[in-house]
Amino acid sequence: MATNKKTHCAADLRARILSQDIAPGSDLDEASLAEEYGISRTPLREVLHRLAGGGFVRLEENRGAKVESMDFSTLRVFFQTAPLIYCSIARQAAENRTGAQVGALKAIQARFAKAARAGDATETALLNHSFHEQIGEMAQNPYLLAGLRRMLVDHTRLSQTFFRPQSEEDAGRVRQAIDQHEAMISAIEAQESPLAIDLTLQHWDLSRDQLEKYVRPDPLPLDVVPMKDRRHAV
Amino acid sequence: MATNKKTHCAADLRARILSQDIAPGSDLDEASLAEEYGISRTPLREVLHRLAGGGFVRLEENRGAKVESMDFSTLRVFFQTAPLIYCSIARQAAENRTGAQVGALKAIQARFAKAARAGDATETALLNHSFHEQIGEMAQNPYLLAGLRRMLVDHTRLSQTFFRPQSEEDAGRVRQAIDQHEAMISAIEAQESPLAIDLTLQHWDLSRDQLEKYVRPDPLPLDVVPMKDRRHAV
DNA sequence: GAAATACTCTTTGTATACAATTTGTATAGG
DNA sequence: CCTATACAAATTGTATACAAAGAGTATTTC
Repeated sequence: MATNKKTHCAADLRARILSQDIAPGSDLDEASLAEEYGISRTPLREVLHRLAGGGFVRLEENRGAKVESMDFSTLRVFFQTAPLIYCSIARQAAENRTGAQVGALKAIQARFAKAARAGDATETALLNHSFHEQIGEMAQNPYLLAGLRRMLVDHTRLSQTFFRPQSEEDAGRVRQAIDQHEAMISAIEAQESPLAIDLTLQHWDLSRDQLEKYVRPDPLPLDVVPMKDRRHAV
Repeated sequence: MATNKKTHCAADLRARILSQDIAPGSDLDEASLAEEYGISRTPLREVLHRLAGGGFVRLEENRGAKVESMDFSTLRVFFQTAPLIYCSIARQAAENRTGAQVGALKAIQARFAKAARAGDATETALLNHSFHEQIGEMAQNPYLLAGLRRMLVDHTRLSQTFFRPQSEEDAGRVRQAIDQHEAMISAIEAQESPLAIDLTLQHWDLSRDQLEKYVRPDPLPLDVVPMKDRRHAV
């Protein structure tokens, strides 16, 4: 159906932005995107407006849509605000969740764990996004949810490397994240909000440490060319 | 210009929703609105999508746009979340504000005070909205700002009666709100965040008391017909 | 008389053509 | 050689016509 193509377009663009397949700050050309998704420019523009509403892209008068950028000040505020929003959401999710919502959360977690164990980094990051967005919906707080959604856009984009472990140590951290999700589900299901907050903080600490490594990676080795090869240098 | 008409349309619809000139839950007809604002349906739909992104309206597939409703559960969450968001915003506004932003805030406050003293309730409520949104921008925190914006949509709609005082006592409260704004500006300008938070809480307490009266007004008098007329009743 | 179905009318969704704005480029002048 | 201006190309914004979906109404059938 026509609507199906539009929905697919919106979902796909969202996924491509979250996975940094389309880089922050990129220009989005209406004509080429419309052709790519097999729809005309009119519905494509409506998709772009929807994405703008969700904080994925920024629309500028007469100069099209750009993927929302992540500059240095954004990052600072991100680290500053994340604990407040995540914990407030966790508390209310534990207080207000319905049974059906817990079921949905478990379903997402199952797919998340499977993708993580299969090593599908992109899919894992997107399902991690869904997991936390679902907790956001369980809080039943539209005001905090709006902030959480903005936060998850940046968090998911930043966490790409987290789910693409380069060492056994990294892989261990991914497994730890899976376990923390399980614990969070239990706390929310049992409506133990203090525990849910505590687990959320632990989960954030794990994520934060990895994000900081991504933002401020180990410096390149100073001896670019190994010593033994140096005699060949000019 | 054509763009001007579109901008005016968006701003006017926003104002009409905030002032409850268009009631929560109302259906918005594309054709009639497009004609009313002298634009075609294409740009009007984009305006509706923008308003949807800001939490003003809700779009439903194949059944148009409705003004976001305010049910009972919304209200409960509103009172629960307002202090957290307002105070977090106030703190960061005091920490991060620029000089130009303080100037803009003072300009809004001048117009706000003038409208309030002139008794223009609708204009006062809209400028009160602008005042708090400006503080939100000064916090330079896009995550909290998204939540604040959602909150202000409901707050402004609820506070319509606050700025339409029915007694000298009510008028005094409006004057008190003006003074509190002035104090908040000073605290933010001086970057005294603890004071800004304290003043914000006081301002919220004033607003909350009035809102609660609006939500749960005094019950109608039990003796509907005055005693002396009762002998005429059936 | 009630229920189901088909039909019409209203409203929303999409495509395409056209207008307006911006951006890049070439040329003329200093 | 640099700058400014005019022109050309590309891209975004708008209007209109048409398609599709939903709601309401009338008619038919049991």
